[in-house]
Amino acid sequence: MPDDKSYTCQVRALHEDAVEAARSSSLPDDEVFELARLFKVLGDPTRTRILRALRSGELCVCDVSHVLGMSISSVSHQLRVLREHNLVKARRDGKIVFYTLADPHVLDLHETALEHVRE
Amino acid sequence: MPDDKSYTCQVRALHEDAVEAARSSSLPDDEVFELARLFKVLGDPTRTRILRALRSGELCVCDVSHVLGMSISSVSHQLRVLREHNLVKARRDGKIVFYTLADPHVLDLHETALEHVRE
DNA sequence: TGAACATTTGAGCAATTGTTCAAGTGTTAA
DNA sequence: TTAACACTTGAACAATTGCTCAAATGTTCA
Repeated sequence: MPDDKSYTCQVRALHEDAVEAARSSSLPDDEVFELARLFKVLGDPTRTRILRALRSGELCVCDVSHVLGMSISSVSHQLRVLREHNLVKARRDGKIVFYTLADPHVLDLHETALEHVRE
Repeated sequence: MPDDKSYTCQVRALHEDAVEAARSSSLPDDEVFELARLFKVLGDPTRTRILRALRSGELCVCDVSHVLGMSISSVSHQLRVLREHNLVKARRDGKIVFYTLADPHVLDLHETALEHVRE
């Protein structure tokens, strides 16, 4: 953040009160990052479809790959992302690994977002 | 999607019923993409902070740049992204462009997500 | 008209992302 | 032990992202 003239506006066109109001009601940095991080994970069509698929119950990696029509490998990669962000849980039964939603509550975000998307 | 052996699971380890259930309850493609697109826009810390800042009322680009401590240019770039996705509205008053939330309802997503983030 | 200034825009760049391919792991059963 | 197979992982790659810098717009006012 350079501090020269080009960086920001020059005169009193800046609205001190509004800036102060915005500043004082802002979220802590770590919450901003967590928030953005969660939305970022949700912001991919493949991961969206995986979460939707898991709504109806647990599926193995192979099942998910069939539902999505995508390779086992790419599904597994995305399941890992979802797992690392605690959106899904894995359970192994023999050779097969079953995935479930870690917290179905997260899909409330889908509902609210769908309302917005559908106008 | 190659159809050879390596692509997918081989035998009946696949759970037909579960796959069918997941398939039949899945969202239309366009809704999946709209959903992911919305979350993707929300999934950046800078944009998150801009939306939070606008909660307290309209701000000009320069105000936002001060609140965030970022360059006018990068703020303007991000405001454009938010504008293109109809999350904020711009109104020009002389030299100054004021931004507001296009639909404060979208911030319901922040509330729900914050609950999840805060455990 | 020309200077000042808030904002936008485009090019350029490093960093991140999502996929594929190939190799690796872990489990079962012959 | 070995083969089969569900799944994971790492490297490689193109595509996308968010920033900076510099130049361009649009508006006001002398």
